Amino acid sequence: MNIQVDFRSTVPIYTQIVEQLRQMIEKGEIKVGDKLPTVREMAADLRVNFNTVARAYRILDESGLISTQLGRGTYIWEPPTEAALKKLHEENLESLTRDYLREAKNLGFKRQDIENEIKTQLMDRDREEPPVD
Amino acid sequence: MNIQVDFRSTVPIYTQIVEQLRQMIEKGEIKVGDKLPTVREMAADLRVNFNTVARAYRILDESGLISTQLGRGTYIWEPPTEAALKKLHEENLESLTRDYLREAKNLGFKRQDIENEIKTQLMDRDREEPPVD
DNA sequence: AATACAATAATACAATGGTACAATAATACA
DNA sequence: TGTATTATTGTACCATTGTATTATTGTATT
Repeated sequence: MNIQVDFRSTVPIYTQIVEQLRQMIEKGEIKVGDKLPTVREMAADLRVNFNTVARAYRILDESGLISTQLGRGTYIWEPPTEAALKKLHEENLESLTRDYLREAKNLGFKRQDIENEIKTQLMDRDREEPPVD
Repeated sequence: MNIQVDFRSTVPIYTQIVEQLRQMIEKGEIKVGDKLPTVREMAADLRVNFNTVARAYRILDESGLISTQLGRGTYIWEPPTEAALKKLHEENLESLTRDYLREAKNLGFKRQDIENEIKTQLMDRDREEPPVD
């Protein structure tokens, strides 16, 4: 279940778990029917309280990606529909971006700083990989 | 945790705490993995506000000596290596952005996707904290 | 005296942990 | 097979922890 948490990050642990599971699902590393570790198992693995894992599971449950069942465990739910996959994909970018902005803000950078840096680096990237159009 | 503060000193209390903790770490009186008192515990000890202790902890955190973790506590961390210190200092907007863009690209997102998402989230943030102009 | 600024305090808040609990599964035994 | 018992699982609630924001205090400068 190779999940890594960074205790020093400003990104909450439960968010780190959610994001990594989302990506694993999108990449197909975990499939429909698979059983996830119990909240206590994963918590022991990551050295966190099991409530923290439970919170991550609940968030994924609420978005319909997994199914947590009292007394039974947690499972990957139905094969994500095309629409669900698309949404999952979008959510991955959303949370990645949110984390990025969070860190940047934490370092004291302002909106304009960020916009400029993004523009600059995206231009650099275009040299290697020009826009398709 | 024998820390002494001199309220009459012109040296700010948070600085006194930082300096004494630095020395204790250097002398090996507290070791990697050790848990420091909570900000409230030490504050009660020293008869100061816990924000003052929190400020000291934050400074030590930023210099890589300890790790303060919301909801978990504060721990002595690995003495930062040369490389770690370098990374700590280069943890600027440029490298943060580079990491972010690499991840996004790795997840299959295109330039335009990223620009849009950044714009969207920065706009969301503006509702709370409007641009200065 | 007035003002500005840094240090400290007060308060509200979000993340994580601790504990008790209810639902389900697993096991033992008749 | 059926049922009682125990273990395991996620849930709910609240305490604890550090963080963020704002107000207050003290001190220096003019």
